[in-house]
Amino acid sequence: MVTKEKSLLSERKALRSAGFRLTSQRALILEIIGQGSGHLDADEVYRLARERQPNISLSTVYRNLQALKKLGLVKELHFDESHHHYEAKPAAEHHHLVCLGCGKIVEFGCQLSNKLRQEIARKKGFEVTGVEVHMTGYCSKCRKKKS
Amino acid sequence: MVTKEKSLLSERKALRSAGFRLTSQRALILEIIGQGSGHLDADEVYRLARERQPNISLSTVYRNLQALKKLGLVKELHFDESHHHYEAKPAAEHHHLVCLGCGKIVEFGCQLSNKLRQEIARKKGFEVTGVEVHMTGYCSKCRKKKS
DNA sequence: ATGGCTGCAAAAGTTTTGCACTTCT
DNA sequence: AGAAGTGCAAAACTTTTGCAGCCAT
Repeated sequence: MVTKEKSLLSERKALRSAGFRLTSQRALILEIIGQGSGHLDADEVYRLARERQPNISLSTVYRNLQALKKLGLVKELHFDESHHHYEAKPAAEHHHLVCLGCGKIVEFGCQLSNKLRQEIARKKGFEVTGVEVHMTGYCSKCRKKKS
Repeated sequence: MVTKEKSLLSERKALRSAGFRLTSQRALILEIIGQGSGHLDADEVYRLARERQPNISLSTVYRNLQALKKLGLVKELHFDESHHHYEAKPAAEHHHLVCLGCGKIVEFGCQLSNKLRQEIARKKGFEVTGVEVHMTGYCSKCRKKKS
């Protein structure tokens, strides 16, 4: 089975050096997460994957999301829902603002989060491995609708 | 059925003025969340509730957690797990730092989060209703174990 | 060749829902 | 009385796992 040879070179290297194999399914999932609109949940990844590889299984999607998460290539997000969302690990750290009206998700950078991370690490004696800032609210359109 | 008359006056008022009834089950759940060690998940609330009211149902726990959340008396937390946790809405806003080794949860205050909230609200045109900062890492004990 | 990976099916865990009955106001 | 809430059981949904065969290295 021939896999798209896109520019996933660095990801492939990361996979291999960690003893992971590069299967067509894994490459596909990585590509979907990478260029997807971001913030996909497992089922959305599954549906998109099936468009190109119709007999891929949902288990495989879950297993690979876990693997890629462990590898640090994918980030798992915990929004105000009963399932998880996933995005490609971004170059620049950013956080999320979710509109409770229309579900729109806006990303924002945050120079404060690193400062905060160091402060808390020192105060609490932790080695901090991750910071997630999650805001909820109403976007300008939804604010108008409400009033 | 007589309900414990503890000092839940303000909560009761909030309930009533929103058209909610104060049932013994609801009072019990509110009390458990209020004085519990914090960060309980639905099942833990259920188990604690059954110690005092053995035939309360899990559905009732879920329905009340949703109701109390809607009312703003209870906050739902989304840790790195496949289920939710709940805590009483605290007087002072605080956030959470979770140890990936032993699961310990440390709370921390954060004067920056209000500043950040205003900044993002202005930049993005949102009305921001909530901010959740969630850090993960390893506590001092678990750091020693690792090395 | 061999150990990781896959698909399938089944299980496990969490949360929601329909319904008849009860209880708060 | 009437509307909201409850318990029970079943359903819905998300995620994990066992296993036999497959495939990247």
